[in-house]
Amino acid sequence: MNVIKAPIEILMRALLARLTHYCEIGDAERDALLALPMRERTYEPGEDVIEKGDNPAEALIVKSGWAARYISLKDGRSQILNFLLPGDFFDLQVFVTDAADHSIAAITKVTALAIPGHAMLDVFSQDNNLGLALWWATLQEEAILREQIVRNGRRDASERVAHLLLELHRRAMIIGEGDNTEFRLPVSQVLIADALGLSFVHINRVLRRFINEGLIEKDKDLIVLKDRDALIAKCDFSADYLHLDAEPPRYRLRPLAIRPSG
Amino acid sequence: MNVIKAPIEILMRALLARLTHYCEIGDAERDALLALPMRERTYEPGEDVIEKGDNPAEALIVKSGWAARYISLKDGRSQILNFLLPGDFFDLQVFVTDAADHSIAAITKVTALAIPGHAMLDVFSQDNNLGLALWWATLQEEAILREQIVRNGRRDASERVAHLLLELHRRAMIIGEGDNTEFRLPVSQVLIADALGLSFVHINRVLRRFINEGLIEKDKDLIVLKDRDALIAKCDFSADYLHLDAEPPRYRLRPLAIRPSG
DNA sequence: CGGACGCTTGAGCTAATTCAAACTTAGTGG
DNA sequence: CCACTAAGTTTGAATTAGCTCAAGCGTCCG
Repeated sequence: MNVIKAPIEILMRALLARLTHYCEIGDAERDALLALPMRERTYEPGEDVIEKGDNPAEALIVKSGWAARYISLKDGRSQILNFLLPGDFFDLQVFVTDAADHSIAAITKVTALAIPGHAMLDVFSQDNNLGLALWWATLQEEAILREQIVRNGRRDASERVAHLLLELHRRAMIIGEGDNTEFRLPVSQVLIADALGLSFVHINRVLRRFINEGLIEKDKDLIVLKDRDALIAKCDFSADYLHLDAEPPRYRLRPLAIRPSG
Repeated sequence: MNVIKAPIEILMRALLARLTHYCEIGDAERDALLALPMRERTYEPGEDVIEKGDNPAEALIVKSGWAARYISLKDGRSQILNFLLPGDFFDLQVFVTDAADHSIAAITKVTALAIPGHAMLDVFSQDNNLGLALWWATLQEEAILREQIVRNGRRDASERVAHLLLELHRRAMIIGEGDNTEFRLPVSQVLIADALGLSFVHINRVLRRFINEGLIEKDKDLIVLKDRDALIAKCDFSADYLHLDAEPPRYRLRPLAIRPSG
């Protein structure tokens, strides 16, 4: 079918960069990853990529655009768990869990690379380094979820907004979108409210106050952090939980080669 | 040097039961697990098992007692991320992350089995089935964190209390503590408040109202769910996210035996 | 041009908070 | 065995952060 070639390299670089961050990736691992069958998928703004209950057969990696993991309650209330930016994995857990326990929606137009689950799992389970790297990526995602719990549980509205802006700014910078003081936030105030467990009216008031106080500037989806230090002080932000620093992995596995039988 | 023998079997049964839940565990896997060096550790109520910033060299598995993962803010506010019950893993992520980004405290007296990180990682990385099982356990934990985000973000106080009671009741039952209508909840109202992002005064009022309405009864740490259906209806509880049903894993890996070299 | 969507602001309301005090229980030591 | 303390629970009163409702905007797009 239309298995693509050219864009793979581009995205693969991001994937490799991310995995290399966690573990040693040698030529063998690289080749195995590059040999994975992939196809590109696109989603329109608002479209559900994964719906709760789905049983997708593919893992997805965001190539461009923003998406959101979310859970809806029966009465229409909904909570965003996490935003997904380019380079983030979409549902690795589909391999081991039978049905998705949450949904994922495209916020902007999203392009993603889809890798068949069995192929991906084969590669990762046959190579311990890749398996470990994948496990690490999962744990890192968990750390972001933990921080979301604290943010929404024990911080007031302006602390929450400041903290989220700083997180997203940092994550945008890492993937080369935005610079030291500004980034594009293609997320409506309704969605920010759903992420922070507040009403969109209140999000608006907080943002307006930040603007009036000279902390930020806003033009369309461009956010300028005019006084980043003040924002950081306001919510005691620390980027530690994003685990972005290139630290050597704690344990290195010996390379796979010959394994004793039995 | 006081490597223990007798209690291992007891706890190992819980560990095996949990892992078997996710993947096929054969004799080889079982033997590898049983051969792990372990020692028992105990912690007093209120004692920190892991402090943020620690760099522990051991993985821990709760044998008895309750503990809590939590994060504290500078000004003293603190948020409980998740409760840990017997059979739960303590910090698997220590293997791949350098410093713990959150703390764990014993709520009751806790006994745990400690397994050196390198030994555990060796076993799990040498056996793909165990590795997959461990990964699955991690993903399951993530699902509980996600539900915690929704609970605290988009539910009101009584929904939160009802939902948490139902979750903990279910988790207690799974490990053989408590029955269909009652369980022991050795957790003060202050801690419930820290888990649900509310004030302890308000937790008290909600619980009192539940008692007055005949939904629950309380005697010391014994909670009786007198009208479980009403509680479930109140918060639209579904235990799906706990992923407790013994479903077959989505993908089975071929057993490890001889592996081609190079 | 009209309609959909998102942003903004005001007014009134309420769920949950803070502060304060009393009370209950378990544990400790004389 | 009782006094004393510490920790947890309970309740009331006053306060407030954030909500809902409602209306008016601007902007984009077919």
